[in-house]
Amino acid sequence: MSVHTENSKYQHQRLQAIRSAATVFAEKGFHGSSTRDIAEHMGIKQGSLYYYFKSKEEALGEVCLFGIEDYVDHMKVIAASDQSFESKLMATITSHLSSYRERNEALKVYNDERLYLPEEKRKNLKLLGSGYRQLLEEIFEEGVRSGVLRESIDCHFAAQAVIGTCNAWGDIIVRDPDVDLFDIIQKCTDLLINGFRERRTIKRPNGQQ
Amino acid sequence: MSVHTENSKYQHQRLQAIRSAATVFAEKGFHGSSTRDIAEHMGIKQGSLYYYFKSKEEALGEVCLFGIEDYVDHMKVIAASDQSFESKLMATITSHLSSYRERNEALKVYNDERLYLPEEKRKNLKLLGSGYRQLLEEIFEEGVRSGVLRESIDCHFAAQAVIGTCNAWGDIIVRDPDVDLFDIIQKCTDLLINGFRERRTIKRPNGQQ
DNA sequence: CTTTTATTCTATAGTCCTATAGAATTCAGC
DNA sequence: GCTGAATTCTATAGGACTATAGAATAAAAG
Repeated sequence: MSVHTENSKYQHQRLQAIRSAATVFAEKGFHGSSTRDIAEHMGIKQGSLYYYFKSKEEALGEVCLFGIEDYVDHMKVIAASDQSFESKLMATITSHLSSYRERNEALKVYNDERLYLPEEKRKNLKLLGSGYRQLLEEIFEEGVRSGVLRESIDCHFAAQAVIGTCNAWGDIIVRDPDVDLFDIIQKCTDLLINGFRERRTIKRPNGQQ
Repeated sequence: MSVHTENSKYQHQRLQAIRSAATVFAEKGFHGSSTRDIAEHMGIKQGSLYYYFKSKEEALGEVCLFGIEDYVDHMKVIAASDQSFESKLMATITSHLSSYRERNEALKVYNDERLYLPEEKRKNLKLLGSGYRQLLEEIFEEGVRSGVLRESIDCHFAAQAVIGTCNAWGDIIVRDPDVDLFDIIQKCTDLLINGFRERRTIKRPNGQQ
């Protein structure tokens, strides 16, 4: 029985294993990937993987967790800040889409494969995920209260729509590394706030509100 | 070698097999489903499936095709009609989301599992899919020309956004049969056209344009 | 250098899966 | 009811995959 202190080789290698699993799962799906694939990607033999994971399923759990923990944390910071609604929305979208660029495969795996986890683990992840949605929903509610958003909007729908839109673009971003992230962020924010319709804007010399 | 005329039992059973495959694939993914699962769902034995499919992969191909052919056709009708931009957009969203309700699993399978098809078949499906996007893009271009939409919008982005949003909701719709479809359709259309922002609308007594 | 501990490897048991071959059964037309 | 065709079944070859056990190597400690 090892001790596995903070910065042991074990911890480092385990992280490598998680990243390899993320890459392989993202490409072939959980059931489509073999433990041999993962080990090969990491440069060790199939059997050796089990030094780091009790099972293939545990690997999936770790990948999913790795995929969202940071971006949920980031959302907490955004929600707690005192920026305007617009800034918060943009920050959310930026954070969400950037996650796809950086942690890349893991977040995609969380979205697409978490349903293959056993009830228990899925529930824990769901808590994180719906915490995220909850915070976003509150940002919208605040936006309505402050008068920036229409009274009539359904904040639950709105939060879901933002998340859905980001995930849809995330898929595209993960597949195509040449997409201009900043451009997508701008356009998504603009779409969600302003929609596509042409209209005369009322110029208010003194930006009231 | 059988002849398999139009309405033979063979055709009927083959369709059942496709539907069963769709259901099972949608739930467990392509690699997560066994041919035994599919056969069981259909009420026959595992080996008998191969009377209707050359391989499991062929089954996936048929499911994917089944999943989109109708809704691509429907898009052609919408694009060719002479309704207003708003109506066309709403019709598109309605058609897209309704597909998820009706053909249910097959469209989801197309979205999530088609990448496991061999190059060749995937290319054919891609043609259909990007035909869909193309038509939608043209609807947006027309909307810009007619002045309903802002000059500044990127029609490629817009079409992608609509499809992405619909697919995101599609996932929710497939999982939860209690969602109010009509409500989602309304809200999606409203979001895409108007965005979330509050604003003074300029009432024009004579609806110019 | 020797002993202990950590990491990786080899080999394999046991399970499940796809696809096929050929037997059994059902069906349609006469 | 008989006959050939269509449909389904049983049985299985052959391959792949997960997880484990125990050997081999590398690293650390003394």
